[in-house]
Amino acid sequence: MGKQVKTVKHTRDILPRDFTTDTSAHSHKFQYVEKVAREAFRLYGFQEIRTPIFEYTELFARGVGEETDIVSKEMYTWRDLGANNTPGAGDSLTLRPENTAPVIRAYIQHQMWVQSELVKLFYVGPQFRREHGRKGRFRQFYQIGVEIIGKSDNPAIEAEVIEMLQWILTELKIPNTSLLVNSVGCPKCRPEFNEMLKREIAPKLEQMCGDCNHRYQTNILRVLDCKRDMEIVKQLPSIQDLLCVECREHFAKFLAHLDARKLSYTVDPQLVRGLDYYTRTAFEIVTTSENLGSQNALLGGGRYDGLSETLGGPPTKGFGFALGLDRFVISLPEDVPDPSIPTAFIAHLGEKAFEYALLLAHRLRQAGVSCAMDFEQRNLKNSMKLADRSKARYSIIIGEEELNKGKLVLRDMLNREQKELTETELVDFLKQS
RNA sequence: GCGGGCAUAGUUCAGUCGGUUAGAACGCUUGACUGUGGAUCAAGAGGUCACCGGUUCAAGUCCGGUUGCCCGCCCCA
Repeated sequence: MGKQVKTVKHTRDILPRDFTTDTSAHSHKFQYVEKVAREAFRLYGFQEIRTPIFEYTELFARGVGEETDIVSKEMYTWRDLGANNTPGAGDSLTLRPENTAPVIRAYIQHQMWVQSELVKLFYVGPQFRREHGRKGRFRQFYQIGVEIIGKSDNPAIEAEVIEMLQWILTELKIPNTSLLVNSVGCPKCRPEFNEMLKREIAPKLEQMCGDCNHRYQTNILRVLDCKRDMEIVKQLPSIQDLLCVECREHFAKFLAHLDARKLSYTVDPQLVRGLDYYTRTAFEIVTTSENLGSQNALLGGGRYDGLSETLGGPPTKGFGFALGLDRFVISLPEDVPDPSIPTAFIAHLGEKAFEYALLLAHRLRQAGVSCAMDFEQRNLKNSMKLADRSKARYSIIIGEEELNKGKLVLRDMLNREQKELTETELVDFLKQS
């Protein structure tokens, strides 16, 4: 083999189980999480939106914030062809690094508020950030998310979303998770808090890390989740103590709604969100299992009441979350359903049986029964080996004997019981199973 | 972007002090068993020892560089 072209650095293939031992890259697990999530969205009344994977760069610059790391150094951005197909002379475009801004853009562009006071949308798809390598981080990664956009900022909306997430976690049997909640204030009280932070931090700045010094200038709130200066951060005032009356009430109601649903949580005053658009309620669900290392946040979200205005839309309330599919899959138990496992495997012996098997496969599939077979002439032993490996519950044996008798042998691979059936009986039986 | 580690079969890894034709396990193909899977045994296929250069009579092994991957920091989901 010559020099091979491989996946781009920090990207990967999500593969069928047979082709990799890396269980966190098995495509059926991604499928399963998506299936469960879609079922949750059906129960809770969300509709799907699919936005383009690239947008005008301006959308993210305005929506996510110029000073965030995502926008300042992690976006895949290029110039479109300009007039006369001139390279580099066109608009600045960007592969989406997150999906909230595009959804709000769509909300505004299609004036969704006209049709509905409260729009509940979900999305599933790849996002792109120029990551630099660490466990569970990929330049193309997958997110499932939800946005509730409209007139209401009722905290019951927030609690309901978290209830739904709990349903998903339970359904997926993801153990050892905990819910962290906080309020990051609003445009009314956060500036005050930021000022207070600045005053408190200023004298300590010299003892703090370079990043914190940078954040001091650009996004002071983020100093709170610095992992290096934890000792200093602990001494800082809590945003919980400085919320305005409205924010305080909102947060109290949110917690009451959680209590009413018997959802347990931890208030973490250090929890802030990395993106500029968040206001009031912020939350994360983290795993306490070891296998994610420091990538312990399975999902995060919060309220973003000002985002629509920032993007040129009407005053609108918004709340949502995004979950990292790649991380979810790591936390998944091993035995998730794999739809690629066929119901039956057809073992055929001899040329005539092969011809028959092809038609039988066709008729089984027409009847909605998944089946597999191979196209080589093998002895029965090797065919059964393939049947075994396919993990099919049943195998169907066709040879000269069966063709002469007009009956097929159906073998239950679990208890090794066999019976002879006509084709009609066999198809009916497999249809029911 | 910064720091550390690693790179040998499809996979996980041995490979001593630099020394003949590079090994094991698992997996794969086939057979023992002519029509019955998971067990056992046997045989077989499968390698540019990441790449480029250097040292040497001799390099998978030592040195330098490159690339890739992993782990941490940062950031985020």
